[in-house]
Order: sequence, then C-alpha cells, then structure tokens
Amino acid sequence: MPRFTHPRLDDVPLDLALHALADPNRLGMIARLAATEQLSCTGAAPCDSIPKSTLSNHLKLLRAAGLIETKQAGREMINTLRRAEFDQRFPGLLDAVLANNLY
Amino acid sequence: MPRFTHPRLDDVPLDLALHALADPNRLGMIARLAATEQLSCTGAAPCDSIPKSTLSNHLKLLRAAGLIETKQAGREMINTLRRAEFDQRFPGLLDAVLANNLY
DNA sequence: TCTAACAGTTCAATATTCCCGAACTATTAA
DNA sequence: TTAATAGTTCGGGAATATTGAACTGTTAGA
Repeated sequence: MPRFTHPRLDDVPLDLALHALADPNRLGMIARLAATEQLSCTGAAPCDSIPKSTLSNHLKLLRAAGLIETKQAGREMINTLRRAEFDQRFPGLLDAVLANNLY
Repeated sequence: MPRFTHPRLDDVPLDLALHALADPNRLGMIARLAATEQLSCTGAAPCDSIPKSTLSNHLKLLRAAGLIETKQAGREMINTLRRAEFDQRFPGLLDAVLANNLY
C-alpha cells in the first residue's frame, strides 16, 4: 500500500517545478487535471500507448514537484492538482503554462 | 567563425522552452541577461567554476529555445534576451519564472 | 608582421538520467 | 478464494548531459 509523500511547496525549487512541466506527456496530464478536477492514474494518462511504469514515474515526478496530490481510494489512486498551493508558490506560472499548452 | 541559427519563436514548442529554463545554471544566466541587457558568454556564466564547454552547451540550448540571440562582436559573442519575442510567444511565462527566481 | 593570448566551439568519452518490461503488492469483484 | 484490476518498484538498455582536449577565429602587443 503506497502511502505517498507530498512536499511542502516551500521546499520545491523552481527548477524542479519547471522540469516537471517540461515534458509533453506530463504537460498533457496537468492540462487534463486542470480541466477535470480529479483523475485516476490511467485516467490522467495522455494516451493509452504509454506504459504503466512510465506513467507511474511521471506521476511521481509531478508529486515531487508539488503539482499533484495522490490519495488512495479503493484500488485506484486519485490525483488532483494542487493548484491553489502551487499558484501561491509560483504565481502566474501554471496559468502561463496552461495558456500556452496546445496538447 | 560560428554563425548561429536562431529559431522563429513560432517553431519553439512549449516543452522545449520549459526545458531550457528548468536548470539552475541556465536560469541564473537568463536572470542575469534580463538585468543586464547584453553579456558575453563568460559574462553570462552563473559562476566561474563552470567549464567553458558546458557553458557553451547551455547557451546553445537557450538559443534553440528562442530565449537568447547571439551575435559575434570581435572575438566575443554577445548574448541578448529575446524578451519581446519570447513574451509574445509565451505570454507571462518569463515574468513568472523571473519573479520566482532566487538564484 | 607575427606571435601569443583570448573567446568560444566541437568532439568524444564518461557520467547521469530516463524509459519501459517484468515481477511485485494491494484491493475488490465474482 | 481466485482472478482481475490499479498501480508501484526494480534493473538494464537507451537517451542526455557534462566536460577535458583539441580546434577556429580574432585581436592585442612586441
């Protein structure tokens, strides 16, 4: 039973946040989460050709960057965007990224 | 005599731009350029412990992301931020990044 | 004019990071 | 209880990044 650790956003450096966003797959997931409130891991997947382990790693990275929160619910993991916290830590960043995201 | 190629910003994908910014060294250089108008390569360096070849690669990456322009002037290469163009292509992004940059 | 020093690039080898298949854990439906 | 589901972890190969060494082109100085 994985119990995830979520960083305090004060502990997330800017370059880690940018790195997390600097990938089309992860960007797609964030865009999807921004539009959908909450999603399972497979539900957040940018496409269905992506392997599970890769997907899991992407989500781990997004967690480490303070972008998402993951909670277990039954046998699914429910992911949500930590939007308010992230926006407070990095004002305007997510807005700018999402506004430019065409994926 | 290196004659550099600078991409049109329409051809720069968001994830490439983010990737270019997702590094403390490059972030430092961008911050410095934002404050200084124009700098030589070594002048833009985030610290003096960084090897020349590494520095050169970082600058190449920033060029490819449409963030900087490089012109030869004598035996120096003069780098400037392509701020207006970058801002038009990715509104708010650079502002958000620079506002959060503590390097 | 020549020569040495300088500013930066390129190349190739090493080091690091990323991706993904295989094996695993935990939960629930039948 | 068993099988299927939802996801994690691990390890090895693929892709990237770093950097010393050799190189190019430019200029300052003897």
